[in-house]
Amino acid sequence: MEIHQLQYFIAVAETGGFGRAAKRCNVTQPSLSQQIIKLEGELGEKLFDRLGRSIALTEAGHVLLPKAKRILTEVQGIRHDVHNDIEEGIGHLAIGVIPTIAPFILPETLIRFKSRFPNATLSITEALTDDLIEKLVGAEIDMGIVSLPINHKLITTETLAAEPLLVIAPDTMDFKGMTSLAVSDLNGMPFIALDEINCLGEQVEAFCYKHTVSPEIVCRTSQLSTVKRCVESGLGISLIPKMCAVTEPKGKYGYFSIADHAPKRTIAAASHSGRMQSTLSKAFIESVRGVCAHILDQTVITP
Amino acid sequence: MEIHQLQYFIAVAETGGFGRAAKRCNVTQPSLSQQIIKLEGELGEKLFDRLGRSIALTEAGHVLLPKAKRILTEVQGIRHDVHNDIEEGIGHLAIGVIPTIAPFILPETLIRFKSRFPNATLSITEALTDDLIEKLVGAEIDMGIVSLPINHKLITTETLAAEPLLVIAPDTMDFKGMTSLAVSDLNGMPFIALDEINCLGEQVEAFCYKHTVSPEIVCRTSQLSTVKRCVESGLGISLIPKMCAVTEPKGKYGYFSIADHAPKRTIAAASHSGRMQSTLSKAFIESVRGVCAHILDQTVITP
DNA sequence: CGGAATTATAGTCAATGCCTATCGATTCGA
DNA sequence: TCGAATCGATAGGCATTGACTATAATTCCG
Repeated sequence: MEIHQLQYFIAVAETGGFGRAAKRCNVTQPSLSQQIIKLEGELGEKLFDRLGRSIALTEAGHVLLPKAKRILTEVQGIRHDVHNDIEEGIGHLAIGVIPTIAPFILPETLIRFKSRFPNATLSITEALTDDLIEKLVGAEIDMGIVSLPINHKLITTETLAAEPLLVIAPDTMDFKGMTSLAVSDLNGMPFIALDEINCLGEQVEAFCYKHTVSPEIVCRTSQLSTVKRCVESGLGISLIPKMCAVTEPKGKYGYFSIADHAPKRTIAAASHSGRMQSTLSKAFIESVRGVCAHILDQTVITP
Repeated sequence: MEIHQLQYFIAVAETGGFGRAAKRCNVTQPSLSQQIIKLEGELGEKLFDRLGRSIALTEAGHVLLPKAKRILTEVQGIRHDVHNDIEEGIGHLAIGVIPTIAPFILPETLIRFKSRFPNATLSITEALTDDLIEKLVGAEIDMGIVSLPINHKLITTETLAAEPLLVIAPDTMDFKGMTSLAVSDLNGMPFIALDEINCLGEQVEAFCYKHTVSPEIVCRTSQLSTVKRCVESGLGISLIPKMCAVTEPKGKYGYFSIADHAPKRTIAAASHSGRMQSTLSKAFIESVRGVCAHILDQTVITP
């Protein structure tokens, strides 16, 4: 059974004749006749009673007609639907975000995205960079919000923001009154380190190594919020991303930038290089970019 | 867009690979690849991201998949539906019945038919024989319940019952006590005639002519029920079909059969000889046959 | 009965779907 | 890191089939 056969059948039923139907379908009458005969053969039922001058639907024809029309309508609709649904943002998007970004940008990003694409569904995965890369490669998620660098031949990245890392120090320490520090000021300071399974942990480590400063690590935690609690209780200082400083209520600590070699991380969208970015993907990226810009525009440096 | 292309598309989406899909569809992988490429070209969108080992649906693919599945399901269902719907009596039947039969058999027939085919819809037309023939030829109705003979090259008939015509005479007349009459008894009797536009009117006329009896026509009416009223009021006698005698409450008149040359009419189903009889048609015919047999089995002759 | 209209049949042709063979790319294990 | 394996794309030949022209057969109408 082929689509054009159903088309011919409907034309015959509606025009009441093979010849007229053939004209409507832009084929010759014998071609159309053959296809109708073929369709009848396949269904095992005659579809029309060929009366002399006109034709009449048989019982089987009466059954087939509405079904055939329905199918044709749906087939006709597919071409448009494929484009329209995409334009109208109907679809699903699976996103992954690393833990040192997720809590700070997701709330605002989801609000923006949902208001722009109310018909889209989202699923969010929070996982470490390596996990996200694996899921990206396996097409389990469509996009990851990560921190550069990402080195994987199948992954392409698009930079979304450059984010400063700020020194966070308890009020009890004597940075008070300073607005910026030098890298060397970190030397020997008690330091709350983020676990190295987080890329941010690695990056801070690398930063210190590069600038040959050796803070004294007094604690390792796995979450940024824990880092903050530790700092707040006076255990030591740390380096945290600016978005973490901005989006949480201020406690008993101050933020300071490093003047001479400002540390930063680069936030990027990572995706499978072999996969097309969907409209929703691109829109989500722009949402994140906007949220990052908005958040990072704020100032939190202790006066 | 062709049905087999949608089939291939679904197979690829579900098996996660062109090769596996080809195996499932019993074609070679290149054939399937080409059809997918063709479908993508027609839709103007790629449907799959070809990653090295596996494939992933694109946005367009995600949109298409449920629609394609739906269409395939419907197409698959057509073959069965065409047969099942017929067997299950889903459909429509347009029936025509002549006025001298309709009121006596329709109520019971409709009850029987509807209980057997609750999902069928019926439309009933009551019209004179010539009208019915015209409608049959024009395929406006599927079947007519008429009285023979029917002479039209495009119409075939199937006899359903032979029905006696009975003499109906008012109680005030002196047939009382007789159970059967001779044809000659009609001679000169006051007679209520049915209008000749009804075939029954013609038939009665023909009967009288054939047996050279000449009742005196005192009245012409267009309906059998009027004939009865006239007889009841003592205007004269008449000849009416047995079913008319059976199915209405008895009044102030008696029924008598003619012994020597019993008049009768033949009830038949008429249909277009070029059209297949639908299951519903055949079933309706059997219903009528049963109802006729049941009605004509009763006895109404005045004792 | 003849002419117009309608469908079916016959024969040819071209399009197209399918096949085999092969290539190119990627993945995975040794 | 290199070969074997897997997978999709490409190329070319073949066969199916849908479409066309011409024509026959039938019906309908004047």
